[in-house]
Amino acid sequence: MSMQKITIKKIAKLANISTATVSRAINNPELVAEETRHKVMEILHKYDYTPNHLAKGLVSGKSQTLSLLTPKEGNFFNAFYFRETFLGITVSAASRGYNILIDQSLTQTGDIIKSRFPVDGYIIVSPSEDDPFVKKLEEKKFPAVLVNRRSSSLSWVDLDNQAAAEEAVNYLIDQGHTDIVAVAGKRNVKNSCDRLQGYKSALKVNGILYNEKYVIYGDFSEETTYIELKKLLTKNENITAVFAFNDLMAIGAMKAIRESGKKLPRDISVVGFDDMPPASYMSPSLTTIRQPFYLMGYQASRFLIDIIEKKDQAPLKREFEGELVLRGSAGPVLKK
Amino acid sequence: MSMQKITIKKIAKLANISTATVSRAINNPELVAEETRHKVMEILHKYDYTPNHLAKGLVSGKSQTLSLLTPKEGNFFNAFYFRETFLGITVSAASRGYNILIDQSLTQTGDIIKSRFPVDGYIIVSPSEDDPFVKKLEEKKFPAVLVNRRSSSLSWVDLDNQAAAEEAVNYLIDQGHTDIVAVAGKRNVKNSCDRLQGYKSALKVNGILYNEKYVIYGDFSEETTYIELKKLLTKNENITAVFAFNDLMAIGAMKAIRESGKKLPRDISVVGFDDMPPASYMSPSLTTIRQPFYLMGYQASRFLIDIIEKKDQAPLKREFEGELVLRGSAGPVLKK
DNA sequence: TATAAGCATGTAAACGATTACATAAATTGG
DNA sequence: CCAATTTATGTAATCGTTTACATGCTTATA
Repeated sequence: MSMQKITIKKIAKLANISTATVSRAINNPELVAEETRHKVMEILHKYDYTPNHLAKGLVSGKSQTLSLLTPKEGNFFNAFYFRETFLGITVSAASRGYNILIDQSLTQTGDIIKSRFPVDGYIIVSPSEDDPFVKKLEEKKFPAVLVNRRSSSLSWVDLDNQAAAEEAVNYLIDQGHTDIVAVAGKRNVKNSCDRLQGYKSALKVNGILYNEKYVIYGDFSEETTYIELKKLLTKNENITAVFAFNDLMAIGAMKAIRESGKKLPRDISVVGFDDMPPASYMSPSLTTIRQPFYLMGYQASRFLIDIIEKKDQAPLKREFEGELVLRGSAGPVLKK
Repeated sequence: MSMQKITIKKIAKLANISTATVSRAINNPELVAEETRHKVMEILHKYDYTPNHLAKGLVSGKSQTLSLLTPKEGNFFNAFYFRETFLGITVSAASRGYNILIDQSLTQTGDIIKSRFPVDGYIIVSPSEDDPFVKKLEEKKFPAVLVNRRSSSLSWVDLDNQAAAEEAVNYLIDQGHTDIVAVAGKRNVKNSCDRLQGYKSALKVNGILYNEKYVIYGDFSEETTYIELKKLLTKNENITAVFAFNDLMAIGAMKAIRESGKKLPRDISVVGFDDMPPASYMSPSLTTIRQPFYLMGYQASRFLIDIIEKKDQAPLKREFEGELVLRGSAGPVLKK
């Protein structure tokens, strides 16, 4: 029935020694006589013994487990980038002997937690700016790493959004574009603000005047972008490029452009952000900024484990660079 | 420092009662006097007490945790459907108060496990036919549910692959197609065999002769499909439809068709399998079989928890139906 | 009024490991 | 050869809970 019947006590009885010696044979072999150790190991193997992590954790105060917290509203779980980030986190944790615990009851609502594993640390993906649980962790200085958000007192990994946006816009300018629409997200979202900052500074560096009318505040959705951009295009014939702050909005933009009777990318270029899986399969394929999701997840685990094992002092911080992936949706502006 | 300092013992001391009474106040309130219970609850709340799951698990023998095992070779983690399956599993588990543990060290290699949480059950996604760990679970009758594989002694959830394939091929036949290529996966893979069976039976029911030459054994990859189908198309001018056993191979097929100078779907129709995210964004968008990944994950958790809590006896089995999603890559055959 | 039943609480063992401390045997050194 | 040190092992407490059993008190029953 149970797979977890063989305890250290039984092993001890079988070997005619104390549990302490068995424990030592396993964890501190150098403290045990060659002969005894051999006998123990043999029995251990024969009975397929596996230590009980619960008991171990109880006495050591460490559970070798990291909690992965994700926003409830599906931003993360529903996001295409979930897989990559998640993979990075788990692979990195596994290589250091840590388990990942998914605790859906504990999300950014900050509810009082009913029952919880005493995990060694938290990885929190895309928490909101005022997440109460993050605040709690900041106060208590409990081991934690934020992904996709920053904090002065907690560790984090995040993209350099401004630089990435700057790169995208620079590319468009290099291709001869000057009338570039920015499709931003919601006004108060940090990521979006940073990317807008990058957009602005690229324009400035290249001596192009910032035009407020060329900024659409979408809600990160395909639909809103489609509606808003379509309006904008009818009013402004000069527009030759669109930089959307995520790929979904880029898709909405492409739809609007097509329905306005323009050709992609001949008349209007589009650059997205994220490089989600469909990006390379669309037609034209989408030029976009790729985020190193896997690496960010991997690094997050590493940071957290380093902190837990005191190999490093919190807070650890790391900014990743986005990479502009050139595909078919953006090209040079046509001379008139 | 630690967020887990307040123990039941301290609460007991503060309330001037025994730990037993505190425990009862929490878990069996009806056994405790109104007044005492109130006092305890107050202190509990004031000190933000959260029970230690490790200790609880140790004494109860249950950890309220399910282990999610996934093939090491990235079949699962790298698969686009990971997100949905995973989401279903975790949401369902959370609603019943269970945690999900990701233990990357324990995969289908069947290695001896060094240290492991005594989880209450296992959800194993896409294990190979001869996975030794699955075999072990089958012998020990330990609570477990397989996803995307079947077993006579363990519970499972899986797609009715044959029926789904039959539906796809029936659709093509209804559109007038008779010369339909099947792009199968590797020969020994169960899923692939079942789908091929569905392909054959649809032909048979509709009185179309099965032609061995119309079956390509790919390796589930885009590239191989592209190469093999291109060869086949040059030899057989009659082919008007292709049914690929996954979307990736469908993409390879589309490429081959285009390069053979044919138009999609006018000259040749393509139907895929899986409905991966890019499917709806391609052009033409891909007609394909959608698998209810979310539901399958959800059901897997439910089964497992029912078994653990003895609400049901193993093995529980459930076959899900695929859904044919009509899009732009397949249409009626043109009359000559 | 004695006895049984019911209620509220306490005592202490148990879950499966680790580890400080104690002890006994073996080895070393002067 | 005896004291000091080292080595191997055992004893028992501990981690934070739960729970069987015991205890004492109140209330109902005959």
